[in-house]
Amino acid sequence: MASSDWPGSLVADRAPGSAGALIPAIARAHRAMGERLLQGTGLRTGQELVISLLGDSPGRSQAEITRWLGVEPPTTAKMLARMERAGFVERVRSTEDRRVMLVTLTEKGRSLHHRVGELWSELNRITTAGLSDKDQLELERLLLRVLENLTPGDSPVLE
Amino acid sequence: MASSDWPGSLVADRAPGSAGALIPAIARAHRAMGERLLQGTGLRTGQELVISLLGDSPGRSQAEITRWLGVEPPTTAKMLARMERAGFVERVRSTEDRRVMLVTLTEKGRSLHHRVGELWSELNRITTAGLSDKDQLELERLLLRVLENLTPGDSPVLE
DNA sequence: GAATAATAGTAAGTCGGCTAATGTTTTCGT
DNA sequence: ACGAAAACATTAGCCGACTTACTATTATTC
Repeated sequence: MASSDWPGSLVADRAPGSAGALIPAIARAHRAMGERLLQGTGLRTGQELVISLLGDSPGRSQAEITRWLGVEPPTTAKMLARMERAGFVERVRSTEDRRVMLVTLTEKGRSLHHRVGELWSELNRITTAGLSDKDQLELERLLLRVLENLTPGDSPVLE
Repeated sequence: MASSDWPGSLVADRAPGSAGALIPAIARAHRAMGERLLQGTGLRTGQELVISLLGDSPGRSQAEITRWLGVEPPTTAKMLARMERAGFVERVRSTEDRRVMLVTLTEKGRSLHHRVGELWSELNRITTAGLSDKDQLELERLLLRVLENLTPGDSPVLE
């Protein structure tokens, strides 16, 4: 009774094509699981991506980070401000182009790089647990298609 | 150049099992599309679910709505407070059990019920565009499994 | 070279979502 | 019956995300 009355209500009702109703639920669960795994690191969900990116290629501008995350500039600005306040990153104005803020990991941030990679793999493992390799590929294929469906205008003219 | 440098960065890197990286991206895109479709109604994403539920079965308590949405109580409380302020719902204290707040649609809210159903179908149509019926079922199956993977403890002991 | 456009970042305000803490009212167990 | 436990709702505060301004800088273009 407790396992199927939940977003099941949504799912059960509209028989075909109910995949859409699952998306917000999965997103919440995925975020919650990520948050759980990140406990102890001091990071919040989403920030681990910044650690990962800057760990691999330091000194990126906020604009680059923004594009890489696929979010809007204010989202990045706020997150980085918090991460700076928490001591994970440092931001310095570029001397070449005084509009840009170059972001680098602090020692504290750098020390989390490896752990973040592990946790990320762990999250992926949990997410796709019980799915065969074939299922995983199938899932990726379908999700990519869904993502394309939901981001019109993001695709350039050709290709 | 613009289509593959985006969460593609995440996807391309970690070859197998990268489905997890797609989830937040899809969730954002799905929400954005929903927001777009809801334009003109005055509703924000998530609120349409309340309209839909209360339209089908009026006079539910916030706790019921909370369980149905699958979120935490404060989320529901805040959302309903906004929806009440916007004139979509009304909340009255139950006389039978004075702890509960019974929520009903106002005329304004009720007038959106049908439209919300249409928009919801439309969103589902957009989301699964280009997928065969078989693919849609496959996607649902995989997503349900992922949801189960990500919500441990949500499942009772048996079944 | 000066006016204009494009780019980088910030500020303010809104919303969905969460946790933790609090207050009320029922319900339950002894 | 009475005190403890459970259930309903709210408040406060945080984070990620978005839109809509707005500032500062660099590029363009006439």
